Amino acid sequence: MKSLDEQLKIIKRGVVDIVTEEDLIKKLKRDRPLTIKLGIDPTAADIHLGHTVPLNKLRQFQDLGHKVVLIIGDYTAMIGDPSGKSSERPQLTREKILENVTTYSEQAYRILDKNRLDVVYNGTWFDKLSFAGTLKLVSKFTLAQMLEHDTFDKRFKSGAPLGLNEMLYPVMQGYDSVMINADIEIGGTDQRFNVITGRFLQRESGMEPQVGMFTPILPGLDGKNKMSKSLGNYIGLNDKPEDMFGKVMSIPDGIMINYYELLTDVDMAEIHSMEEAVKNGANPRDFKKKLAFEITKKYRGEQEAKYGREYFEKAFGADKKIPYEANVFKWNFEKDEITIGELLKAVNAAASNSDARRMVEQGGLTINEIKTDDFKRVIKKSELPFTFKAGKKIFGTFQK
RNA sequence: GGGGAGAUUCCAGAGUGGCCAAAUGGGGCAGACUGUAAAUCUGUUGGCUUAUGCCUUCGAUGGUUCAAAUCCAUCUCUCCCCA
Repeated sequence: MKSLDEQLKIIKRGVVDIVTEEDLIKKLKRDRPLTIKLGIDPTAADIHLGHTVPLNKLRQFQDLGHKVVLIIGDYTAMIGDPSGKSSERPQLTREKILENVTTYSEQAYRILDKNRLDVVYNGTWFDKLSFAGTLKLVSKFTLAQMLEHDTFDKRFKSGAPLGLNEMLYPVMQGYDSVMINADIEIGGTDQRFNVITGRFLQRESGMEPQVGMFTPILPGLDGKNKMSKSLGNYIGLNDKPEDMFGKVMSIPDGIMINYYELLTDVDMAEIHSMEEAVKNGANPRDFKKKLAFEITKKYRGEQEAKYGREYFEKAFGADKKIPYEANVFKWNFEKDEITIGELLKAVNAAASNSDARRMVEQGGLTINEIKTDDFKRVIKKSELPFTFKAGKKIFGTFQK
């Protein structure tokens, strides 16, 4: 095992808060493998980079010789974590949840070391918890205590709905920690309340409380909101390499360093020197390219990352040569001529004819490199093959 | 159990009988400028092969009216106050 200082240096990278650092050091000093917990809500099947932040942290713990327990919250997912949510969330069926888990784990294993990993469903214990047991558990808490959770407090004060089941969420998550005797729980900063509830419950059960380690919430492509599927500002692990690369390139400069720290293994010293360089006038674009490459490589492999880079440079680089051939579409229409509306809908550039019309009339469409702003134009099958570009990002070629 | 307030387009939020497909802001999309960055500016933002046209939409259903997001009835949901 590495020395305490070495461990701390690795562990603390990208972590914004530790509750408490003294407790952490105390545990590490014992020089035996710790149990690190991460709870997963299998509410969405696909993982995006935002999810990888705590997963990366887990991996670091694994590499240091600690044991990771991934808790699949099949029960908690039936409620849905209310943290940061301004309204109630739809409840998922149990089947849907189990279905999500499969897809989820496939992706999570790209980050975690399967050999040092336990995966447990919290249904394992919640299935057995009787109503009497539940009452006993719940009786440890008061309403005032729950209202310390900012999300609850805000909802309560603003008059938004606040379900009793939602208030049970942190309690359940805390109970998970008791059941697996967690030493450390990893989570985003939005997990603070839930993790601290775990500490409380462990203490109540006569256990040594877990340490909470909080990773920042990763901003999405817009640079403002947290990365999430519902906001559409995410980079998915299953995104095509060219998309992954391109999406990274489109993040605001301001969050680039952030991404480096949280999403790559690039040495902190190097990251800081890049930060310096940018301050002194270097073009952030070049560092962003490296970032895009690192990230794509991590999840898609080196070959794919190279492809993503090439694609990007062709499409948006200095001597722009849009790689129309990279996106090939077949003439799958039942007829020999189609309207522009049909074309744009077929390639997902427009949601409706009206939408398509707007785009065309505003000069967003190019066919065979020629701007086409006549919405009434008809495209004949005999014109194949032809290239098109709709807006900045959607382009391709139609072939027979 | 009693009393009160409210539900509007992706979101926030105006609108209280016709001028309402519905102000304004945000977000989205397109264009200019660029580094697929930021900032800024312009246009656009329910659907329909653009139409001084039609259709769908202001929680749901039914009604009044030449005309309803707006009035009435019932219902559903939410919040507040009292118990």
